[in-house]
Amino acid sequence: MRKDKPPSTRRERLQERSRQRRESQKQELRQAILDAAGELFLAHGYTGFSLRQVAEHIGYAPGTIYLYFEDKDDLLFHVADEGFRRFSHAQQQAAAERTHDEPLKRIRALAEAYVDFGLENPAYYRLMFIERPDLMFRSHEPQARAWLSALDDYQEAFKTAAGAVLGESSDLLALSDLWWAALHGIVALANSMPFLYDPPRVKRMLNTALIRFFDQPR
Amino acid sequence: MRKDKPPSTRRERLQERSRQRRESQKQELRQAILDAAGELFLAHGYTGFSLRQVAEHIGYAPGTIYLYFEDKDDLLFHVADEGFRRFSHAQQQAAAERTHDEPLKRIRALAEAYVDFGLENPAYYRLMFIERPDLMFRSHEPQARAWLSALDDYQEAFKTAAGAVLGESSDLLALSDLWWAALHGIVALANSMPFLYDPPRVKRMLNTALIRFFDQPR
Amino acid sequence: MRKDKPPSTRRERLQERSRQRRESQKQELRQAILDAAGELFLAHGYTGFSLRQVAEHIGYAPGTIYLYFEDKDDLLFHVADEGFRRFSHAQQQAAAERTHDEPLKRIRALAEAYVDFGLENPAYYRLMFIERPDLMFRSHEPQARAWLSALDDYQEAFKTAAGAVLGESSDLLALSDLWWAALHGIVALANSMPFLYDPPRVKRMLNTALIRFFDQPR
Amino acid sequence: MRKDKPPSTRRERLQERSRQRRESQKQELRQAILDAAGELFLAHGYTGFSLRQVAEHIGYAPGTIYLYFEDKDDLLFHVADEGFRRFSHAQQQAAAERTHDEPLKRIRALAEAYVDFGLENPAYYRLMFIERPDLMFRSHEPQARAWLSALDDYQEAFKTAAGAVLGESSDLLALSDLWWAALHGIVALANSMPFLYDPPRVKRMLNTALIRFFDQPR
DNA sequence: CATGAATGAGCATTCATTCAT
DNA sequence: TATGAATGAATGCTCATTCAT
Repeated sequence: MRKDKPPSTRRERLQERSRQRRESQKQELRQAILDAAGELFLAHGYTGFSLRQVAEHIGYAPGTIYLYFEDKDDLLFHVADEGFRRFSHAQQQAAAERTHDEPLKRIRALAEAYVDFGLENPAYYRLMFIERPDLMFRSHEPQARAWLSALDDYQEAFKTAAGAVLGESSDLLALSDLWWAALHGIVALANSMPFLYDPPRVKRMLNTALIRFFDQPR
Repeated sequence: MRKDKPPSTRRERLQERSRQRRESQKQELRQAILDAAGELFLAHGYTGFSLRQVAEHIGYAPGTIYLYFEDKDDLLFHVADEGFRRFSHAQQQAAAERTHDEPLKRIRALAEAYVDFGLENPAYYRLMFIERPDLMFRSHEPQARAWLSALDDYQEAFKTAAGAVLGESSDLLALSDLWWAALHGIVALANSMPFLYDPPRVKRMLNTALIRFFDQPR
Repeated sequence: MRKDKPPSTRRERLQERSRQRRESQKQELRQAILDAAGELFLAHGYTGFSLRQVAEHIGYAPGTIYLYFEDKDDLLFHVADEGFRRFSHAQQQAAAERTHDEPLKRIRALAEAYVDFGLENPAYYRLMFIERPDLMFRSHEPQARAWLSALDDYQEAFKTAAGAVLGESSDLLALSDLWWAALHGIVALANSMPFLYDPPRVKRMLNTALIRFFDQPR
Repeated sequence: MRKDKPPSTRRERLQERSRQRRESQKQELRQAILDAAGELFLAHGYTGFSLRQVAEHIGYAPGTIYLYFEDKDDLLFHVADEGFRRFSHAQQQAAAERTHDEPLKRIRALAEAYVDFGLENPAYYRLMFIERPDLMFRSHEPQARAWLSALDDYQEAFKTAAGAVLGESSDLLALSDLWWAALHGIVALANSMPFLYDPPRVKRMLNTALIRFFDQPR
């Protein structure tokens, strides 16, 4: 029966403000846990990632984490969700960037955003697409399916572009699968062997891919 | 290559024989450990792989493993070495298959062998190229560099093929990098999301890649 | 029984009324906690019974319980008290049922009520008479002694019945002790091994006991 | 292929002796764990009984217990088994005591042994027959069924004694059930409220029970 | 060479309890 | 009065590793 009316008495206002402060503090800690988790995940990998360490990292007792997340898997789950959101956001951003819907430019924008995301968020990328792809399917966030729907996106783009630059008779599904695999391969190499594949080299790979697949030098 | 002078007295000869026998027994057990480790690694993955289980699997005490390997990481290290050997062998097999050195056929053979290896040895592939690529560099086995040298191979092949099918002015390093990334991407997808990418789909991706990269009249 | 002078001014009267309201609310919540505790104790037994669950069950914060009870043991203590009240009530009900004071009928009524209580309130029975009989003595509730006084009751009944059905020279204390032990044994068996001693079997045991002890077939 | 022949060389003899010593040490520790477990079970009850405490009690690390028992339940399981063995032994001892098979004397001996066992092994009794009667059924030890088969024993005894001292038409199953319940009740009371039911009082109860059930001319 | 008993540190998780607000 | 965030200790359990024998 909590009233939705804005609080009016002084006391109520104070309480409300206090509640909000606490709420925001709570959100902050929650975020701190998520951040620490992501960080540690990147540093020690899936195996060497423990709730204790997360707790210690943020200076709280181990039990505290259970006030914000159900269990270890739930935490990982939400780390992934955050990643899904960021990934989805980055892709949408890229798609929106070019108002015209020239398919090739759209594809280039998406691809660049994809690779950039991978380079800038190695822990997320690794968790979401390498280590625990199952989370993609277990998540309730619609954005978790961004990766899968991106594949559809590409397929569509390929279809549109088919007549123009691609061979007419191509197996479009296989082609977008391959395109996808190439993108994933580029990022995965950069993720697993960053010492070997530095950003410039990665960028050049992407560029070559765009040329090779769409005859589209920058 | 330590080479003590050959033993001469009867006693010395006996000792030597016993030493050899023990040596070979020692090697046998060492191999048994490696085999069991590989098997368990395959079965339970990087996370669920414990020395105790390895020991139990071969019917020896946990401590025994430390007589053959420094620690868990060292064992993993040598498991990877076995993987490197197998990988290297598979690639060489493929290269040797076609006596003629028609570059495109050679490339196709190598690529198919690569993907097949990835599909057939998911645990090794994951350990060597996804989870612990550092082992590739720490290993003393020359085969550990097979992956890296394969890249050179491709580069060579691309160079040879350049005039014929590829654009003359192409950035060949970037192109073979990309080719490499595509292969890795294909296998990595299959490895991380086998439920999504079943063998036929994977094979079709590879085929499309071969067409896209080599068989297409420009 | 603290009794401050009755309030007289309007303000005091208002305060008093508010105090009473709060008092009754307080009692309500207290009772709610007790109820929830009893319920959970019944459901999960002595082991699986936690303050957090009680709190969650009534929709309050865990800390709140500490406003009404000193600690977990204190809560359990008062849960037991509720059990004592129910037990005492059941026994009194049974005693009152027959207005005539024919001792044998009285004994039968009491015994049946006893066993019924045990069957219907296994968690209470277990807490009060098996797991934590110490609470019986620590309680300030007079009813907590119902179990003990029931023993006296029986002793009295035996004494009265002595001449009639029991051997004259019997050791009456030992006899009522035994009778008591038989009753407890019947209920304890039913409590610990309900899969073995189902209600009909239990009832038959009780009946046989009545016959054996008082020559009183139903 | 271990040879069953007795060892002959000096070295083998030494090894054998060492093995035996270690074996017996192992058994000792195992027994020490069992003992400590029983002790702690008695002291802190089913709830407050932890592997850590057992470990600390015997001065070993917690993990050590897992070298001797699979898990907590397995330990409890074997504690119970030890109890079953002792209980069964005590009963058999009692049965054997009187060579003549005069049924009443036999019953008295069994009953006395039963109560004595309960008084002398309160922790075992509580674990086996009050707290975890399920272990009785899960155990592989045949003795675990001693309790159940004792019931059969009594039934048999009652049947034999029927003509002599019991009413001809009695419901024998119910009667032995009741007898059983009385015994259990006596011990359970002593177990739960030792401060109330001291050994002499308990003995008197048993005695009265024997008289009431068997020695009374009808 | 091999054992295998034992360790100690680590893990995820739960809980009774406290206390500033 | 009630909150609810946080604690710290405890629990069962697993593991890599050591070492006397």
